[in-house]
Parts: sequence; C-alpha cells; structure tokens
Amino acid sequence: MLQVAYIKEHKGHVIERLAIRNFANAEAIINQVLAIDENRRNTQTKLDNVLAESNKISKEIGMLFQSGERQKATLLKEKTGQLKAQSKLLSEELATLQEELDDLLYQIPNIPNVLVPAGTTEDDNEVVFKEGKIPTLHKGALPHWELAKKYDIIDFELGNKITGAGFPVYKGKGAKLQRALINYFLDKNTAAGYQEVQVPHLVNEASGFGTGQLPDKEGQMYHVTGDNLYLIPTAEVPVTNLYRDVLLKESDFPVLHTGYTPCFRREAGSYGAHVRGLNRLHQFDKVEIVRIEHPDNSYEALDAMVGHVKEILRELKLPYRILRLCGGDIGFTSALTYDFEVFSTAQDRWLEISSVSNFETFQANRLKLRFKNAEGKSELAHTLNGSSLALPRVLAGILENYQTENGIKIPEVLQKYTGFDSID
RNA sequence: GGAGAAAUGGCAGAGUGGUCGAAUGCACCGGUCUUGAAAACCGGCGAGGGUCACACCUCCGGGGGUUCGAAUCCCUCUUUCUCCGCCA
Repeated sequence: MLQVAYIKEHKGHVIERLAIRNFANAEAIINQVLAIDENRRNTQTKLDNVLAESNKISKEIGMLFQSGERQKATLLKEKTGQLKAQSKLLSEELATLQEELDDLLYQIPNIPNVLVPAGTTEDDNEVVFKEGKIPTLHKGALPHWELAKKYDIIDFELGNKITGAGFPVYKGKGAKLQRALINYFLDKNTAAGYQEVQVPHLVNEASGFGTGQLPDKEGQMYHVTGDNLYLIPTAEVPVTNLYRDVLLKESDFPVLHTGYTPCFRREAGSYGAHVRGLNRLHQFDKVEIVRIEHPDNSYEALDAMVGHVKEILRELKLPYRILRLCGGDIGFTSALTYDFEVFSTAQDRWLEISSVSNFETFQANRLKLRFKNAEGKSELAHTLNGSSLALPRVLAGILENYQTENGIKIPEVLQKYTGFDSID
C-alpha cells in the first residue's frame, strides 16, 4: 500500500510510473485519494477540537467535585450533551472517510522502479542474463512426467486419488532427491547469512493482509473457513509477517531469513501442457529467502539475492536465464522483480523457478514495519524476498536435463545429500 | 474440551472512576567527573495523527458499552499462565 504522504508529494511521478503497469484510471484514483485525504484531515481536526473542548469541561467538573461545588458541576454537565453528539457524528464521518481512503489505496499497485521496462505481457520481459549449457539429449529423451513414471519416482495418479489434481506423491529416490534439494538450498542460504526459520503453514487474516494477499487476492489461497485461516501460498507470508508491527533499530539491519515450507495455490483456470506434470501444482515445496533492509541498501540487497540464486543454479549446472519483469507482468506489490527460468530441454521451454523482488515500503506500510532512523524518527523499512528455490520445477529441470539413456544422473553438489548418484 | 487467574512503555512492575500517557527500577542515549573505563551524580528516554513549529487529539491485548470523565466499571473476542481431561 502506498503512503498518502508520498502520493501527495510526488503526485506527477506516481501517475507517470503507474502508467508503466498499464494501471487504468491512475490519475482519477490518485486525485480521489488526495481529495478524500484532505477531507479526512479536516474532519480529524474538527473532531480533535470537539474532543479538546469536552476534555477541558470534564477536567473542570472533576475539580468542582473535588472542591465540593456540586451544583456548578451539575450545571456544566448539561453543556456536554451537545459536544458528545457532535463528536459521535464526526467520528463516524471520520471512520467512513478512512474506509473509503483505504479501499482506494488497496487498489493501487506498487510504483515500478525506473528499471522496469514498459510492456503488457510476459513477452515484453527483458532477458538480462543467461548462463549454462543447454545439453543435447539423446534420441527419445522424455519430458519429466514420463521420466517420473518410467523410474517410478513421482505418482500423479495416486495424488489424484488422495486429494485431487495438482497434488503429486513423490516416491523413493524422487522423494529423496526432493529432500536433498531442500537441505542443499537451506545449507546454501544459511552459509550466505540467512537465518533459518520454521514457520506456521496456516496464517490469519492480518498476516495475509500484511504482505498483500488480502483483501483482493484471497482467490489464490486455500481458506480454512472453520477457523478463518489461510494455507500459505508462499513462505513470504509468515516469514515477512514475523516483522509485522515491529520497530527496528538501524543496527538490526540487514535482517535475513530463509525458510522451507510447502506452498498451496488454488490457481484456477489453467489447463493443457503448461500444467502437465510438475509445471503447475496446487501444493509444492519451496525454500524462500526474505530480507528486511534499510531503504538505502535495498537495491544492493536485491542484487545480492540475485547473485545468490545464480550461484545455486551454477552449482546445479542447470541452464537458466534471468528476466526483468515488465510493467504488465510484475506483481501487484513489487517495485522490481527478477524471474529466474530454467530451461526444460525435453519440453523445449523455460520454467520459472525463482522470483526475486523488492517491495520497497509497499508491504512495510501495511505491516507497520519501521525502524528508527539516524534522526530518531520512525521510517518504513524495505522488504524483499525471493525463492531459492521452488522445488518442482528445479526437479523437472534436473530430471530432463540430466537424463541419459541409462538413467538420470544426480548433479554432483547434490550427491552428498542424496546418497546416490543416479536414478535408474 | 472444563475450572480459575492474568494481559500496562524495550523489559520488570505500580496504578481499581477525575490535572494518569501513566510511579519506580533496569536497559538505552547525552553530560559532569576520569589518562581511559567503571561507579556516582545530572538530564533525556513509547507510538500514531496533526502543525513551519507549538497547541491539540488518539492509544494501557482487540472490539463494543456505562459515565461529564475509564488503564481503572460492564459485555465480548483473542492470547498467556495454573489445575483437570485428551494427545504426537
């Protein structure tokens, strides 16, 4: 959520930048925000004055009672009725205005960073980096869902029986390989200074609100109605919310966390080859990195996160590329996002395996995540997060790129985690 | 799940209807003293709104109510603790 004060001071810039996102009616909404905010402040001032007056009278009554002048006090009491009615009216008005203001602010996405390219679809994303050799596969190489069946390491049918489509069952070396990846990722992240955390997989409304999934995107989350909780779509939600309503000291920066969680996504509406196998699931595992940074350092931090994910993919020897998401594809809450895609050789397409973003103060504003700056004033911190990494597609990438006629090789860095060097 | 107790500033902890945004201690920041440090002493020290700055307003777990006036009384929700039950 953007700050009204910021919108007020940088109105032109905000409208101009939001155009990059093809955000309709930006100017109209911004004007409306500013108008309501002014109204809100005026109403607040009026209310404050009424309250000040009645506070004053109350104190006088108190003093009169203490000095035994009961009659005078009773007289004064009568004066307060009108003030009460006024303050009730004004505070109702204020609450309505605040609600209207919030409703508008929830609709406004984050302001894209200057690096964000214009564009409308994923085709307009900018490829900023590419690395790794795309292997030449043997004749008759298979897509991962066929390999999964051939070597009996992932069972999609069983998952259908137990739950439904999009909930695979990993078996034997498939399960081991996945666990190995989780441990490897966590170890890499920990070595890079990210403190490991284990967090709840169900969150309350306030948490969903803090990171921006609520109020508008509840459709992407599974809702446990009996207890009004949501299954997390990503570890970002519980991990970032660890810092909801927190006032940090400058010396607390940087805050670095990593966590492994399953992720649950409803993702209605997709079908076909693009959702085959592990390409898109309702439940998948992911290791996440989260940072909370001083505003001056957040872009440096973003680069560091990108560098970190690069290193992991390099070690896994997977061909990948990095995209800078365009205005039409970048997430609602993000100011700048880099997507990592691994090349799925057997499917001949790129699969998104990581998304690294700087949210600047957009989440912090909702989270009330602040720090005391050098002048001793409270200032919103910057939040960032990234996947390092999303498991299923990394798994798909490994299965497909490492397949041979005699089986699937295990990337060297993983062998000490799996305890085997091939699946056959 | 049942019964009882509790929730106050970074922490501990007073405050049960009136100049209480809140005593006191610790922590923290600044100063005096000291070669330096510690100790001692002096001063400062919650958050949000509002203002050029003041004033002023709001906040004592959340929400609602009683009252001229609520940290204090009432209702409700949440959380924590103790006892019982159940359980990995």
